[in-house]
Amino acid sequence: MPDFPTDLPTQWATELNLPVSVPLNLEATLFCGQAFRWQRVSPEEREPKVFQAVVGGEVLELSQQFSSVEPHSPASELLVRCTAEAIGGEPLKKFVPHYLGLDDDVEKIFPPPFRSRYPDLVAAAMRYFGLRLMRQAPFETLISFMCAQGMGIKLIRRQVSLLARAFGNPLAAPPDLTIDSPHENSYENLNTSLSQLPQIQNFIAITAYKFPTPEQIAAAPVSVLTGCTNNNSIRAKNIRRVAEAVADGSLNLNALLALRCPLDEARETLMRFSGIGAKIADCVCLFGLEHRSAFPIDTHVRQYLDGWFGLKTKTASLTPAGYEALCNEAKDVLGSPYAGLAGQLLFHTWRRDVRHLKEV
DNA sequence: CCCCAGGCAGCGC
DNA sequence: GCGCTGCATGGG
Repeated sequence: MPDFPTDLPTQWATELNLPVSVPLNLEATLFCGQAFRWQRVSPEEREPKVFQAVVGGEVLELSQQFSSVEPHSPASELLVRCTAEAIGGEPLKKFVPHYLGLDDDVEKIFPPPFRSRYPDLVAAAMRYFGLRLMRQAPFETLISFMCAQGMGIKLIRRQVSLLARAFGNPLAAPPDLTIDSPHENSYENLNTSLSQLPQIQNFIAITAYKFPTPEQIAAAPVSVLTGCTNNNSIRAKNIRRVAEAVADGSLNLNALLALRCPLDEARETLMRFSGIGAKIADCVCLFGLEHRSAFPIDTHVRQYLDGWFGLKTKTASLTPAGYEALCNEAKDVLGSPYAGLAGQLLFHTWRRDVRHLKEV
């Protein structure tokens, strides 16, 4: 078991207690596969659990203190620490609840007809009640899910860490932890760092580097980028092309936010790029662009749609038309105003309690 | 050795 | 529109 430092980064600019009056399952929210840079930094079994990530270019730390013994009691308190006082111009008191998606009404995830039809399933999913849809940085979400095709979540996390390490700006490092070559993004050290990654990825790669800007990835040599993308050069080239488009303004992610743009238009825009299909576009829309009705279908979702609801597809492989059809059928069965959140909750339940996948 | 992982594009039919 | 294949690698 790794030796966890007690207080990782530098000085905190802000520490605050944030009362939370709605259900929140912080651990499930951070580790249900929608975010890849969050890390638990407290020792195993220690309560409260402490989590860190680089968010908005700053280190954000969250831990949840419950005000009652009930594990999912609506009343809880978040201990928030950050290396800045605000993120994206917003004070943390406003930013954190918005970032964690606490404004969604989780009581409405499963409407009464669904509850009465699938009582056992709903009961099982309630174990993760309070799982939320986060509002993550669009570009980071986009690149992260482009790394996701045919990979396990563990491998996705590694790719995202490598990208940050190779191309992102380093944050101020804690004095007792030495990072090899934190001063510059030294490409020539990447191969050695690959072998050291099992050791360093526990925290350094997660909390010591900002996620690269579009400009940084657009300027990256494809060969080095390939080293970060599981040695898949096609994926590296696709990622570079997308980063170039964001950097030169031809792809404006902010214009695709749910407030400004319907879901169909956002996913069509994303799917014009090589390397982005329906599933990845839906993930970006759901986790990075606030499209609450997006419903990504991956191999796990396909499995539970079949196993729990009997929704099968005629074809072995999920064709574009088959994807859209299955998507609509799933939304019909759920009948939920929060289809995306319902899907994510079921995704997590399937992986944890049916497939028994512990690793995130 | 096998198969599977938060898939997608390019091809032949 | 459908189905097969390449892409890469770690883990069960």
